Amino acid sequence: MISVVIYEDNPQFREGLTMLINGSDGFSVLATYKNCNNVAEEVKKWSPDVVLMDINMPGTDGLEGLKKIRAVDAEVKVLMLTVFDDNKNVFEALRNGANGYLLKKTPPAKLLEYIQDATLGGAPMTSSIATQVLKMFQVIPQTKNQDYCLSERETQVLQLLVDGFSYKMIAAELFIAIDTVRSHIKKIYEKLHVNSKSEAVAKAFKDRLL
Amino acid sequence: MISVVIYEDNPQFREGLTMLINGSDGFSVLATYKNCNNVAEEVKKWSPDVVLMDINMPGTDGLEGLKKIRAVDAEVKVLMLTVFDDNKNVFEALRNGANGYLLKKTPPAKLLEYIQDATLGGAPMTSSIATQVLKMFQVIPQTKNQDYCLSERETQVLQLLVDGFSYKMIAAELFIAIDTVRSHIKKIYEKLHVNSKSEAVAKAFKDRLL
DNA sequence: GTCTTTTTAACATATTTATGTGATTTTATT
DNA sequence: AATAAAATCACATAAATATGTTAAAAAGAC
Repeated sequence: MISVVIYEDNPQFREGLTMLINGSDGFSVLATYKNCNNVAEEVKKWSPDVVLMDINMPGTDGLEGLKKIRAVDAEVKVLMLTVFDDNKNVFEALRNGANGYLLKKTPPAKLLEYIQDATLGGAPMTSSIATQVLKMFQVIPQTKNQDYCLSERETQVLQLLVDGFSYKMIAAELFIAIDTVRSHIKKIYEKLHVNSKSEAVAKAFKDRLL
Repeated sequence: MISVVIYEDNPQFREGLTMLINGSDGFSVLATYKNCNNVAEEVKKWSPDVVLMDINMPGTDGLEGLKKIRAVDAEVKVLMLTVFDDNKNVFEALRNGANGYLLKKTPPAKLLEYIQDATLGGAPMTSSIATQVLKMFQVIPQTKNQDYCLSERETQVLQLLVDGFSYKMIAAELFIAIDTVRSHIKKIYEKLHVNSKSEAVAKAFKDRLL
């Protein structure tokens, strides 16, 4: 038996969900709430398998609710419900440990399937949400891995610069003379086309050199 | 009619897939290949709606194949097939514009559903893959947005430092005296708990201050 | 064995940066 | 009006950095 707690401010949708779930074999609604104001205690009290959490609610909204749940319980499966696939909310919800993200227009049969999926360790999401997630992947980590052909030693020195070491400290760290450090750094600047320490550091981050 | 081209080195699985898809109403296999060596020309030639692409193949593997496809065609839907949900491959495939990621053990009915889903703009993935994707979200972008309470001007100065400006250049840029720049930077260092320009720059990147 | 690159190092010097100590003016907040 | 925070500027000085020139081992490639 899969136990569910529902957070949803719209009474009709809340009732509809409850009837659907309670009317299905193997599913049971333990409680429903119209806001997340006391979500931490409520989830602790009922220990449901799955929480259905509306995103848009007056008072504490679904995202805040999710955070509060995760602060006290890392195990319970939380499925976010939303009308629109709002990019920012999707991202934030997934970042904060939501187990899935469903549009409210999901057909009832699918919804039950998704709930079950979540209890089995899956991460159900409607395909439009999944599409958004993929887009985030494509945008975020551009591997513009330009290669400046830094030698091993140069890479090492650059790493220390990034870590905030002064020339003197680098020399001590690598057991070489400070003038040697200068030599390396001069070469690094040439290769990176910069002429100051902070530019080199910035470039190391921007171009993910380390 | 949804047209499909298959890349799969295992003859049995290739045949099985072909029969399944050809035997289903509204689906048709245009061609099958056992490696990706000429994937660019082949995809151009057939212009399929969907490409089913095995990840592990001798010669050009599926990931390389995907890149080659995306180099010439941004529209065709590419679904990756794999035996295991290998974290690294999933990430790389999604980064390179895969439209979905399926385990080979996906039941036939689901597979057809997923193919259709892809043509409709969805991003089908088996739930175990989706779970991995969620985990990536939770790990990667820690918004450790510690707030160091930099003032507006300080933020501005820090930005210029990150952009490689010297004190003199900052003064010119902001129409203030170089001693004022010093003042601001001194304050910035206090707030960030650093004591050099490059440390400040590094911290700006690490903590996403700008 | 020669050539190239890398790593090492020294010396010199102009510029930049870091740090300290004040102080005045603006801008918000109460 | 009083207070606090932010922004402005000045003077001084030690330390660090950037730049140039030069050169000798060491390691790898051909």
